[in-house]
Amino acid sequence: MKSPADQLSVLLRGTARVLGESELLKKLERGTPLRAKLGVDPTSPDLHLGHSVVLEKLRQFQELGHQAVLIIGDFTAQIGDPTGRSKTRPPLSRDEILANAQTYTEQAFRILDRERTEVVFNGDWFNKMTFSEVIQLNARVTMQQMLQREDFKNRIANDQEVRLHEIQYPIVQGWDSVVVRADVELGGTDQLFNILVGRDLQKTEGMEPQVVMCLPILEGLDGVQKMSKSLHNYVGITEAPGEMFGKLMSVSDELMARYSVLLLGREIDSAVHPMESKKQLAAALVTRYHSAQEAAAARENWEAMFSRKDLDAVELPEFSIGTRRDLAGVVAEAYERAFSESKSGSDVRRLIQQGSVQLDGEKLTDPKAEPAWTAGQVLKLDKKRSVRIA
RNA sequence: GGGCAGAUUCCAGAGCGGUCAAAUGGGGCAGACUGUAAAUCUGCUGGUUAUACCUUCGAAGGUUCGAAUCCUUCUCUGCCCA
Repeated sequence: MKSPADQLSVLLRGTARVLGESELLKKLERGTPLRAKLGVDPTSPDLHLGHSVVLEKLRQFQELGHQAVLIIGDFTAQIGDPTGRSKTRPPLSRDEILANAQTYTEQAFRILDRERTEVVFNGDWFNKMTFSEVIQLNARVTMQQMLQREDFKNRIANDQEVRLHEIQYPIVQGWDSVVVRADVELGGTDQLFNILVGRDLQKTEGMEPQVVMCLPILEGLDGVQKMSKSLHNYVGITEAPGEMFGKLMSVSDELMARYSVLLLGREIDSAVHPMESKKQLAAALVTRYHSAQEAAAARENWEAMFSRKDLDAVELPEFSIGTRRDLAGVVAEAYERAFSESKSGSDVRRLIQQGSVQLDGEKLTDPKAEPAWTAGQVLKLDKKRSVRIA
């Protein structure tokens, strides 16, 4: 068992902001396992690298012998976290929430230690509250406190709506901390306000307030907005090795440096060529979520495809010509069947006319053409996707 | 409850009777260049059985040869007053 001071330095590593550092040390010195809370909104089922930053930190707590408390916000999801939103979130149905929660926890255990994780649903206590209890809860917080939130302030300044249920969100999340007797709450830096409300509520309940631990927000593949499923800029932790490798390779050099620090905890070596660094980053992450062998294979495949452009050596999805034999039809079906992407006829026409489609290296620009399809030909759909004709 | 403003294609935001599938910017996609990087340049960005047709401008009706644009009602939002 590490000394409290050593534990503290491990736990502080990589955090963006910690409020109550000395309190944390005191808690550690007591020697009893801490209860580290993480609240998750089961609004989308798949976990991605953005979630992994805070989950990895939670695992560090576990490795040091502490207890993780994972709160599934089945109740809060019905409200919708207003954080960072300029618009009200659409609420989710009960069934969607439960299904999401299921996959969410399964995926979270790829990172967390199941044995040291307590999973609770906050609907368990909120659904039992009476209206008068709700009112009393609300009485503990002032309007002014809630309106200090940056996003609410902005919306008000821009004459956009803020609904009352959204103002309840931080209170509800904060109450979770009281219920689970959290010693520390983890979250992204955007959760600072919400976590602080939990701290205040614990104080009003006469509890020792939780320590606030904020982790940096991971940018998505675009390098600008935060990684999120709805923005389609994410790398899911369950994605196939090839997908994961490829997505990471498409990232900008600046973002690569961020990812390396936030996900691997190490700086990029500036003596190494950026592309090589990026390959190493991609391989390290594929190794983390799959295996070293699969990482090596993903790298080899990627190099064959994009560096050597040796498509014969690459594993490509097989595609057998369906009923349509014209180029537009074949391309549309290839997207659909090999990549589960539906493209409209107009989209396909555009792609073809703009020179995106190649057959064995020959550009084809006539959507109506009917090439003599033969097995083994490589049909390139766009820069990143090709299929082999079966 | 009263007064005012507003709801436009992914987003922001023009349009205010025909020349509107709708300016411009952002985003996205594709091409060139490249390291599947950045930057830059170019094109595209509702749909289709595609030199035409169909469905779109909060909803439903109406006026008109013709409506995103005018009228009526409704729904929603913001601001001000109470």
